[in-house]
Amino acid sequence: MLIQIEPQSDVPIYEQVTRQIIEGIAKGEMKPGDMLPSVRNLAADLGVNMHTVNKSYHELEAKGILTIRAKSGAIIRSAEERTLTPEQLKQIEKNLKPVVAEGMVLGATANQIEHMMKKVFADLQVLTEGM
Amino acid sequence: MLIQIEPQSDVPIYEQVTRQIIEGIAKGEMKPGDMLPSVRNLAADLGVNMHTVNKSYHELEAKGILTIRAKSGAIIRSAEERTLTPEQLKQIEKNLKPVVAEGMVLGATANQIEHMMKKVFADLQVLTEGM
DNA sequence: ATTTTTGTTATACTTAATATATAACAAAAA
DNA sequence: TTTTTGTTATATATTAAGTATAACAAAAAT
Repeated sequence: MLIQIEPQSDVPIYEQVTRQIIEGIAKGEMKPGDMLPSVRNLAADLGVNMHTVNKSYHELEAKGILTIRAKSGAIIRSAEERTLTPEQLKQIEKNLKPVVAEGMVLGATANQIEHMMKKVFADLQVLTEGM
Repeated sequence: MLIQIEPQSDVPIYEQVTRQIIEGIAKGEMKPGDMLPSVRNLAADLGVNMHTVNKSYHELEAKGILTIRAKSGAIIRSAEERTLTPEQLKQIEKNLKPVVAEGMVLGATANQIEHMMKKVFADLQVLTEGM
């Protein structure tokens, strides 16, 4: 799985790492049970500090996506281990809201945003039959 | 229009102001042509510094949502004045992607995310007939 | 059993972002 | 003419982000 960092971005490095790992899992490039590279190895690959990657892994653990086994490594949790809580659903909705609102105010129609959603799903290789 | 600041939030105050103004416009609580309160007045209302509100207004101007007339005030641009550029569409898609990906990885189905989208639209009073 | 690798913890430092405080300026509006 | 407005400038404090380095103890590999 390829992770690319944009040093100039307004998105913090640890957040870029977090997002790209999530995308990698969504795309099936990484599967539940898979081990992530060690924080030292990934940091060396990306040319960033160990603690930056470590922060990302812990963010992913807080989101319930990883399990970090102390002094051993980080494993991607399976969908069975993950319980989509009502709180998480609310959080997703909370994240969705400002993006959609900005799109609407900028002049995008509901259908255009709908279309963008499907493009994102397609990029993540998610089946959208019958939607 | 009511704006409420959460001082404890991880979202910066100026960003909270920006988002809530965008939501207000999306909901129709503020219409194109309307003048926003002066940076000093809004800052006093919210109990924050003048420059914090000023930063938010300039962020909104950079997004193409406001026009700031020097030493006069800020006006909400009309949809006609706003041209939804391909760059803006790409930006919206770019904003949408991590939110959707996280939802998927957490175990939400495409239909669940679809449903959340409609809830957000409903909250913003957007017509979604025939979608 | 020993060596290597691992996440963890701690300390120190730098830079940038966020937010406030205060003041002055010049143009617009009242 | 006075008040209000965004603008600009300076200064300060706090927090976030990122790096650097080191040491520790447990896990894994040899």
